[in-house]
Amino acid sequence: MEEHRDSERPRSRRLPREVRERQILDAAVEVFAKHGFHNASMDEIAETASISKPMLYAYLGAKDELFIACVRREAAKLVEAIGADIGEVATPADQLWHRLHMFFEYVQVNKAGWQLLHRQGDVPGEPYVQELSEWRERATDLIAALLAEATTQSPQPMQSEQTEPFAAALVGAGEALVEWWFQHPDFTAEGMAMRLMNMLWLGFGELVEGRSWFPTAETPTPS
Amino acid sequence: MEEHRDSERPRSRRLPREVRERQILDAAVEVFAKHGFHNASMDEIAETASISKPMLYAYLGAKDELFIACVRREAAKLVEAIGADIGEVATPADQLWHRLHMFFEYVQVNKAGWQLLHRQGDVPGEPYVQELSEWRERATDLIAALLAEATTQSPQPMQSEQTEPFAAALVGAGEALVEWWFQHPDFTAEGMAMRLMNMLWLGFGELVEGRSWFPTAETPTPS
Amino acid sequence: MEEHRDSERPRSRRLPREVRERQILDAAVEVFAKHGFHNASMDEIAETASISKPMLYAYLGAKDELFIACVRREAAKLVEAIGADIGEVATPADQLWHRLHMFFEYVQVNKAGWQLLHRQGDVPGEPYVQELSEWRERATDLIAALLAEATTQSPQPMQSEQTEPFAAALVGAGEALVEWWFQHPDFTAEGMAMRLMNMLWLGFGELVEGRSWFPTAETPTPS
Amino acid sequence: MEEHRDSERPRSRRLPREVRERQILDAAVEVFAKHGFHNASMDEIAETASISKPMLYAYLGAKDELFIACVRREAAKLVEAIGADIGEVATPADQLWHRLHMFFEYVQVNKAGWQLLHRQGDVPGEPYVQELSEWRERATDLIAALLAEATTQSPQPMQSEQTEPFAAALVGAGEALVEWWFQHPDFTAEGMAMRLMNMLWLGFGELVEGRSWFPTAETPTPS
DNA sequence: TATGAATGAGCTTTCATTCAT
DNA sequence: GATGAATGAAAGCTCATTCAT
Repeated sequence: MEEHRDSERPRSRRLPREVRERQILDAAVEVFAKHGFHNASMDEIAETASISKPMLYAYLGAKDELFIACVRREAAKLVEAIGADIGEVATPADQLWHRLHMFFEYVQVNKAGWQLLHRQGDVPGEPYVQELSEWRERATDLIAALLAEATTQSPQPMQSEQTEPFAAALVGAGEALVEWWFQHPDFTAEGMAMRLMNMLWLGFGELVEGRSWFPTAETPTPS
Repeated sequence: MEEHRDSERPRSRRLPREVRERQILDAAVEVFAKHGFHNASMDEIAETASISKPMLYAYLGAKDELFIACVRREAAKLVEAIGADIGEVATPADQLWHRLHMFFEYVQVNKAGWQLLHRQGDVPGEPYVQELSEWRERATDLIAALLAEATTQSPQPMQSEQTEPFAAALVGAGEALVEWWFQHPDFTAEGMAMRLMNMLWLGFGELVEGRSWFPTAETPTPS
Repeated sequence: MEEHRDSERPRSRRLPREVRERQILDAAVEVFAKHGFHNASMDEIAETASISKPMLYAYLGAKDELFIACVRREAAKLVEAIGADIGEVATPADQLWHRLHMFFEYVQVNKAGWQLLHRQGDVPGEPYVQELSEWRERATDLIAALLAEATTQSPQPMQSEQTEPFAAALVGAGEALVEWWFQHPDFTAEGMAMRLMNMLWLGFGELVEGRSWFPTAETPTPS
Repeated sequence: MEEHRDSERPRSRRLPREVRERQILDAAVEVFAKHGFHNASMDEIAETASISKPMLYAYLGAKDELFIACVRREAAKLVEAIGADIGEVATPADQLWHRLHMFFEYVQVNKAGWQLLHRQGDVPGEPYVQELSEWRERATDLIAALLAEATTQSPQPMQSEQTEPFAAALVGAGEALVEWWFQHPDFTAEGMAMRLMNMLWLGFGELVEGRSWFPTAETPTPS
């Protein structure tokens, strides 16, 4: 309640290292997400974290490293969210559906983190590109594996050379769809996942015919 | 450092405004594409354009404006490429196929321009955000219209609220696929377009069954 | 006359590169000599040079490089001063005497430059140590060569292993004597050189006896 | 980083003040000698002393004061070493010889302390300048007195105005010779002292003739 | 007493931008 | 029209120093 008045902000001094670190990361994620890597200033991050700049540097290093730490944390969250163990699930399609659903739910809850991961420029030379491309890669692999599994029973099982670009495209589609979602926030995470699943599984050819895809079971809540 | 080469840099003075402007834009696109908006320096652009900085500013204004001019030009090229008149085409699917094909061909020929459009950070506050989102919007609209048209004959015609997110996702998928392409450059533009068309039209459900989509006619070359 | 009033200092803008560079070096030498490398601030140097900091960096690079440039220039002056061609001189002793004389005269005229070279801390790790040790080395070599020449006629000619430490010690003695001189400025350069030459050539054993060394000819003025 | 070793760093708490102070000074001398006043950080000193920074400040004050304390201690050691009572010695020359010998032995044993005294930048404005110049002054006085004594029997006894600069030069020569010694560590302290004594007492004029100076007695070990 | 945690203040460096010629 | 030369303004980073426990 008093935190808002700058003059008397107690700044809760003397926090244990771990707490401060999380506090700083939270602030950094927020600021980086809002302004992007380049326009974010260490000053603003320090201020947002209610900490002085020397502490900022002492805890998480220079701007590059701080940003990378943010990406790493948020990427871990994301990958964990979509890769969570969901137990026995009937079909690969259902697997995929669940994971898409979990993805959109993750985004809904972790908006800042998502923007951090999604909205940075992707230019070689940036110190963080490596780290940024890694989460996409991991997400892609995860999906590619699912797709591969889905075709094992098929007459013509797909090789990774086929599933990989498909997975990459799906990731791209998901990212784009999230952006669209942000501008049409009335939809639920489930609705968005359904949309994407339909495109993906049925294809437009079938959608045109009025068919739709439906899950065969309820989405389990990841423990 | 370069003082020695002064003699061989004619700098072709006194060019007509139009030529100079194109010269500058070419250089700017190249540099912006290579380093991204933030890491690109006006110095490097001026040098690449073989022009002095004051001229750079005189012709195309400040960094923001210059970047926007670049985006505008490249976006126009792109939209023109995928929106080109392709005459009478049998089906909406073929229409889409043609346009995808033209898209990948555009990217192949216009790599720098494409990277300029695709690789910038997408953070509110950046002066160019508006301009950047516009080309995506135009591409999306174009595709959404196609999709809508494809369903007019269907029992349940789609409204824009349905086609639009689909189109947005498709654009995202296309962008991601291009990135994948850059890392697997052995494929042809046609091959990539085919890939995307298959995902899009058949969906994974059918692909799994071993079915594929094929165009019903040759791709016309846009004049 | 008006230079003193900061407000209306014209700052003589638009100087050709060469002039500016000298202007900057002059200022830098002055400031570095006054405060030492570490306590000198780029701000003060810029201000002393009547130039903005960006120009300072554009012309002579970062602080390290600037300092090294100063050292290099002043060291060159010094070495040139004591190594100048002095034509045919009767004996090695006279040679040495002339050079000592020229050394003290150099210091007198180039006080700031001398302090720059002499007063910096000599700690490994400093970026400039290399450069600083070089001038001492060159001076030492020059003197060692002289000493060696002086003994060629002697029954036991000296090897560099003997002349070198002697020369090093002489350089150290000279430096220390200059410091003493600064605190007793009434003496002339010639007087100081005479002092040093006496110590060096006669040694204390003879001085005690009341003997003195005298040059056999006038000091020529180096062209 | 070091958190893991906490168990094995006893830090011997609750030491008597005197012991702690010596512990700190030892560390400080080491660090200051290695990096110089400016590049030495209080952090490193505290760490080297196995003490926390607040304690560091509590015991020996701010960086300036700490450095001065170091200089004072090491200067005292040095002056004591070269000024030690050596009983009845035949001649002033022998006196000097003994003291030079003791000086080089001191340096050999006290390398860090010596570097602390010798290698700092000598710029007015540094807080420690006063203290640094003092030891030189004391050493100079000590030597000047010796020289004066040596000439009391001479036909023309020297006044301090003559011996003082000579002594200053000798100190400078000694310092320079020590640096040379560090780069040629094969020589003994006695050998170095001999070298310097020869230069000093005989002078180059006589050395050229192949003469050398020798002590008339063994160096006594200062108690 | 002893310290982990904290900061004010300052430094170097680098842009985008514009005079003055 | 064209440019070498110039700068305001701000960013990242680090240090000596001190609370609060």
